[in-house]
Amino acid sequence: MQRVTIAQVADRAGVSTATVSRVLSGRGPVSPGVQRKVRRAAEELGYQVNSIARALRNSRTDTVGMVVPSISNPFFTSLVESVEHALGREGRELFLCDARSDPEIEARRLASLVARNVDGIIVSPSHGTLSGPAVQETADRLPLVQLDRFVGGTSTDWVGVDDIAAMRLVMDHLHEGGARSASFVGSLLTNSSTEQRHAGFQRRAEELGIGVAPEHVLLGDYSVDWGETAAARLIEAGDLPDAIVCADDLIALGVTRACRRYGIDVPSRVQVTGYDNIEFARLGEPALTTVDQPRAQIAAEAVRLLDLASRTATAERGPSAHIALAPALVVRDSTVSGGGRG
Amino acid sequence: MQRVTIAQVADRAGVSTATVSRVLSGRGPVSPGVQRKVRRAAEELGYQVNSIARALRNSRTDTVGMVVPSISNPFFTSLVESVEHALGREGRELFLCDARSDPEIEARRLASLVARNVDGIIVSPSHGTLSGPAVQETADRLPLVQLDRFVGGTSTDWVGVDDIAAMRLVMDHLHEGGARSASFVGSLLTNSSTEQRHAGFQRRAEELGIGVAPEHVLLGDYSVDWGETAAARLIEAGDLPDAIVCADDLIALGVTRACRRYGIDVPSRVQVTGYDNIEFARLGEPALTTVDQPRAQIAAEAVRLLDLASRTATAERGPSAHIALAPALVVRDSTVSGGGRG
DNA sequence: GCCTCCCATGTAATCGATTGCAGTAGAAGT
DNA sequence: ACTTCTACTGCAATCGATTACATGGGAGGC
Repeated sequence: MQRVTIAQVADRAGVSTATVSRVLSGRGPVSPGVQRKVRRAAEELGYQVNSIARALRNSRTDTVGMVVPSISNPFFTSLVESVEHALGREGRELFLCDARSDPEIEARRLASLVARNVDGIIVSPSHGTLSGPAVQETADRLPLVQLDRFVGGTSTDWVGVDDIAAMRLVMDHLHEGGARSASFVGSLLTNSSTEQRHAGFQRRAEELGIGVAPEHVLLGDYSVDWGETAAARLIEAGDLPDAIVCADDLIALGVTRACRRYGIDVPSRVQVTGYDNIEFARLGEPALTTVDQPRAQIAAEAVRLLDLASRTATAERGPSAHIALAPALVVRDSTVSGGGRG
Repeated sequence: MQRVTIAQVADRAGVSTATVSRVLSGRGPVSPGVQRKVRRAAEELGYQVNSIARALRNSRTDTVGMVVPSISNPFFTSLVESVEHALGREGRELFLCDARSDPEIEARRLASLVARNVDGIIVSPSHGTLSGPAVQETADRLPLVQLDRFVGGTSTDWVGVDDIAAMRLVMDHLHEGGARSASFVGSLLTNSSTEQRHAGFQRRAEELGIGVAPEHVLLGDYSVDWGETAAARLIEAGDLPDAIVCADDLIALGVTRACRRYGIDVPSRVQVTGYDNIEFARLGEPALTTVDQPRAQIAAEAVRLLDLASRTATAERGPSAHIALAPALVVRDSTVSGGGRG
């Protein structure tokens, strides 16, 4: 049950540990005969490198840490999948952490990742301001890229989509579908996603002359339950707007569910939009019109930035990259398309 | 940017590295004055342990590895959440790996976890037979618990629910609701979950006199798409049974979606059941009747078994534990309850 | 036949934290 | 005052892999 070490392989092959290392890592000149002997010995003993020892020596772990607000949110799990895919087959592993939308837990996770010597960190900060110190402190110690969300007061690389542009697409589409008044349902404005989306919503609504009553901006959290609650509130208040714009798909699913419960037809009575295009968005009743984020591309960029940063000393780095990719509108059945009934 | 080491702290505090280590780990007697000096020095330098070095020395990483077939399946992500929770606040971290339902990728992940010296592994094997060698080999090297699914030809601990009992609950409920014929939609019989659930289904159907035509057993994979395809096939064939029993909720969601598309009413024309009770099960139209697995308990047992195994030498261990917890039926709107219309 | 040069291999230092053993000083006992 | 603890503290080995440097031997050149 003892783990096999390089020394045992060396013994068996009748060579030194240095030679074994050279053979197994493919570095350094070793005669073919010795190579064969070493490989045989390693094979027979079932040798596997101890990557802890290797990591200590090389100060590289071939490990990337990722911290997301919640892995039960399908959007984030799909991002995780994309990142894993982007890391490729080069033997790099992903250390996944769930911050439970709590900046304190998040800070602990980040510290733990630093202690574990990950080569880089990809984080989607839970909170728009409270996540700041921990993220910045971590970024000072090793390569870090913020994904999707970002936190104020930090200067790190960031990759995500242009939320403002996305909201322009959404609002234009709703307007075309005849919406003249709208409501916004999001989480509290404590993270950049909701913040940006809300800002984009307000701006374009104004430009298009779509009315937004102050009491029609409802902020809770990213969950189906909150969407349901918020929609019920709107419906029971009696002045349902023409459209309900949601900050993510979970909320939108809750909204359409409430509408179904109250017998409010979507989209003829009220149009509803989501954001993220999670798998379940198309399964809703009706299927959700939503904003699709180019996850694969986002993930690829994030990994690229991380690699870039690893190659450069922390101190030597120039200004941080801020990459906003273009989102796409996915039109389904929860909005009025084409003719525009209104 | 250099990481602060224990030696630097020792220098600054004017003591030896041994003393610093003793202070910081709280082991060994150190005079109060020195303690204060060391703590101050560590604080000022922003010292953080290098857990790689610590792991090498202690051959413990305070890390648990977890391998699941797919993290985009909400059931597995909720299991992951439960395990993370069960690991508690003791500074233990979870190394999460997605096997993409591919035994080969799974084997690579397991090997990588072993190389990374995790203290234990929790795995839900992707394949009922092909996953065997890798799982067994890994279990020979370190503590391993199989979760939910298990693989034949291995002797490791396992925790999950009693699928046979669960299916008994499902079938009894459907029978009470008037079902006299039923269909089973699952994944290929290449993993224990489907296998067991199918077996339980067949057995109880027979006992209750519920008819199951051979062509009404449809096997594909765990996805909404497959559920939709399978249901469409049943509907178009023209002899829809009284009930469709699905091996998981994703499939069931696909089935109800197809029914909606074809104008088949659930549950009056056909009853539908899922399995797992994922969050979206209650959001379906209609909300799904399904089997709830006691995840928190499953996770807690798994962690307990792992801890137990760590305390015992691999060779010294007795027979492996096989813990089947009791599942519960969650009745919602996709089945006929109470009176039993028929 | 002798001297270079280079290829193959070994020796030992290194990464950073932990810990068994040894040594020291001060207190307590007689 | 001398012994005997004991409470601290330091030295150095250790975990396993990597690698700079040292070494040895054979090939080729003169």
